Amino acid sequence: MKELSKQYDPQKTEDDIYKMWEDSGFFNPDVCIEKGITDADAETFSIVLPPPNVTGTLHIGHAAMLAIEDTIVRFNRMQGKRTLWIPGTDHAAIATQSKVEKILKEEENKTRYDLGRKEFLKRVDVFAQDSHDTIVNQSKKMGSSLDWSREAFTLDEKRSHAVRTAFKKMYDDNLIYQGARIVNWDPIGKTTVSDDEVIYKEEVAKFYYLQYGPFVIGTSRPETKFGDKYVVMHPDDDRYKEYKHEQEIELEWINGKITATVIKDEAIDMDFGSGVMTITPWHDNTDFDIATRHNLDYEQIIDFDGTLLEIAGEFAGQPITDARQNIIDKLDEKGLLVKLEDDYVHNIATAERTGGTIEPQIKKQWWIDVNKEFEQNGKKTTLKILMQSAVRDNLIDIIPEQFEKTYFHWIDNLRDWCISRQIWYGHQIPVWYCQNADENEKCTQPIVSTDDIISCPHCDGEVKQDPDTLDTWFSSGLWTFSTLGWPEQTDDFLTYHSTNLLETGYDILFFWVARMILMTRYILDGEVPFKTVYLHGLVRDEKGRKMSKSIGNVINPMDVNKKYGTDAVRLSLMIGSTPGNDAKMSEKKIESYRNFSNKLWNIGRYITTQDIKETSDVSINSPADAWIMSRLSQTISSVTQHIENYRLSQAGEELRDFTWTTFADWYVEIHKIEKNDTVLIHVYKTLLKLWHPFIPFVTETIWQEMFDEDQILMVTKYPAPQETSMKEDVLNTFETVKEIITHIRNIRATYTVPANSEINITIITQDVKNITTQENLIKKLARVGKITIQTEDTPQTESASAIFTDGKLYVHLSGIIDIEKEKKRLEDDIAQTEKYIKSIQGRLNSEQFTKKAPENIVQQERDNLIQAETKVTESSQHLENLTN
RNA sequence: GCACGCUUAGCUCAGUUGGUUAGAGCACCUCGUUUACACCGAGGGGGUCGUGAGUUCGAGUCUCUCAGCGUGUACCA
Repeated sequence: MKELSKQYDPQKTEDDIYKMWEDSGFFNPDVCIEKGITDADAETFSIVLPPPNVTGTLHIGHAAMLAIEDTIVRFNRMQGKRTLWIPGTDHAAIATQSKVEKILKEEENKTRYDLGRKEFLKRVDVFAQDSHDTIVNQSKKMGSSLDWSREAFTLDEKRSHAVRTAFKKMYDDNLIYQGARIVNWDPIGKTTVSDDEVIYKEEVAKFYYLQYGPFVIGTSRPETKFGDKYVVMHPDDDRYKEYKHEQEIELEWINGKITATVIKDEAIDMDFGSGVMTITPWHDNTDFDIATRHNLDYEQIIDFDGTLLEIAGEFAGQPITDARQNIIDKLDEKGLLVKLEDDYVHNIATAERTGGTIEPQIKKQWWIDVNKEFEQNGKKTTLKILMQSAVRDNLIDIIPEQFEKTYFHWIDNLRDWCISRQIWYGHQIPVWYCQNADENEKCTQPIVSTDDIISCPHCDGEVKQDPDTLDTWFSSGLWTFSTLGWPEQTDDFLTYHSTNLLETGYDILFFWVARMILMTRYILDGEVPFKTVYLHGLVRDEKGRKMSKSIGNVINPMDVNKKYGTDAVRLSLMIGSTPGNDAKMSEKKIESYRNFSNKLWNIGRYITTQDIKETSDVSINSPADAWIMSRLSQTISSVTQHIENYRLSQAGEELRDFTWTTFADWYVEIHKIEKNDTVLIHVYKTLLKLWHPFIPFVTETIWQEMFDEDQILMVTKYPAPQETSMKEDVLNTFETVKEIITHIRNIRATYTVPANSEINITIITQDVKNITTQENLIKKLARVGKITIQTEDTPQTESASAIFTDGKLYVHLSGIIDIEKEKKRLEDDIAQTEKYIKSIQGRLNSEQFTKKAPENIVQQERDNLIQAETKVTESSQHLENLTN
């Protein structure tokens, strides 16, 4: 066995280790089968990487995602499953485009219009490629065992084909339609955004009460009021009984006299303001609905660039912010301003990406109809129903469960999905319009096609493609199967779909997860994209704030990887955080896991300095051996179960506990006396395998440097629990001896005042056979040279001894005990135990308990009682001995 | 407003279907520093599990109330 170097230096080895894995080809399940690592007919485990946006670099949240997924993937691969983890990146249409636009503005003071569509897209491609390369490199640094040979991009050729195929299928089924409706218009990005891309921010604004003929209306947006010629009130509102539905009223308004029409509608809240409002159907959803119900006129007031249109008369061309005050000034002059409140708190809608204030507008867009009935597998259904039933019928489990409720709540309020965007970067909508539509009736229909259309199929005339692009989530929605080659029925697609798991942040449950379910169930005839959704939380700073550049609290994963090692970072992101909950991250936490990697390394170092021969045999010679083997077996089965149920934190914690406090602190110490090399090596090798999914670098490094194995650790078989043949009472003996040792050490460490008294510690054991071994052990571990243990054959020394009689082990200590402190400890201990005894007795005396509680619980309590009583008796005996 | 969470040791959090005297890491205190490891070892203190009630033989765990915090979502002119 080769000796390990003094310290583990992750920076020196990580890149080489990753390269070795990559060169081995084992990230690719086909290679695993070819090389006999995996059986061809093995169960599959497939998962897609949520493709990071090509907008720059990875952040700590990505690092967490990669760590969690890699751990699960490595675990499954080692379990012998045919395991596939597909990498990729997302073109992230609007996010990427606005990033490039920003750079363009800063560096060249140009807009995308200055460059033109073609040239601009070239720039975006260069930027995206650059980001992509960074992201791939960073993913490798994290140790991700992704199958790079299958890498995909949401905007590459294959995915484009999938997108067009999906679009055409939906269009042909009338699930995609074109319609003029209210959209969320972002005047900065000059595009529509979906409901989910709108962020509401609280704002304090002015609220105006205006005289509108005989009514007083309230508004916070006077600039929209020009076109208001309908005044609406609740049909049951007695205050306005005298006014009839569709009654016309002449009144003085901003730019002179107008004729207003009274409308009665139940959407009006009688208690809000004056209970009367005027409506602006072009720029408000509720108003639009009212107008649609009563078949009223619409008129656009605000232009798409955020300035007022001709209808505003003298205010035309002014931006909203200026116009608002000017209009109020004029209304005030005319005596129409009744009252002004300046502490009106409301939410304003802003665009997620650009920060622009959303202006609702009516615009012709492409929509996906979520409520339209269609037939699937002989049953009538809708997209909404497909989304609901996937989770309701347990085709998909969401972890943690509470998000299932959130999911249903979202679907209940779901409206049609606006999928067209007025931006350039993305999948251009696969629809062409014939330029001769006016002349030829046949040519008025849009042409939807999966291939580019060069000329009109009816008249051979010129065609133009719809200039809009698709919402980025349209292509992401196809991700689980577009990455596997769909619409072609490839081997990959047939083998690996549905995928087993989707692991992603809860913040994109609606954006992405829900859309994937919608798309997959529709396109693949009810099939689900994945069987389990695991939602992780956000990674926050140590104070619980979001990490942001402006606060300066960003932890860059690459920096800390370099400083503490990738494994430490991975562990700190996985242990101590549970699905769905945000995790706080700090360098201190990473540091503590760096210490752990070092511990694992040093156990190996101890082994390599011991002149041990490598062997695969395991011989159990002592209770200590049996004990560690049995504890190992317990740990394996528990850890395996935890990982299978995606409780990674729990699994990691138990492994750490076993490694540190059981194996390193006890068994390795014991080995210094007993020298059973076979068990030591077996446990250590097993631990390396158990740890490998979590901390692949340090484990593989140790494996490579220490041992002379044929197989790399990454593809070794995951350990299975093993029954030990040792009897339970032998194991108990060891636990007992362990307790004695702890107790002796405790006394020595805690009590320092010299006294010439003796103390007896009585421990009950059932097995005396291995006492000689334990004698040395206690001696060594107590690290008190003077202590010896006396059995029937060994003589007593002058300062300390232990004696076995009547199945009891008496340990005598002398010379180092503070009697007063020891007395107090015993007294406290007795008092506490007596209290405990009382509570058990109370329970056992109650008939309800003995009758209704299960038998094993009752028996357990009886045992507890006996144990506690024994403890009191013995402690009292010690106390008496001390007092005399 | 509606929905969903969270509240357990000084801090960060575990606690699977209700069942021994509620756990870990960090921090703190004491002692130790020994050829695997000071990126160390041994030990200790510290919690009426947010409040109040209920169900139960038994509640950190289930139900309800209230309070504080957070997230999502809707919105009113």
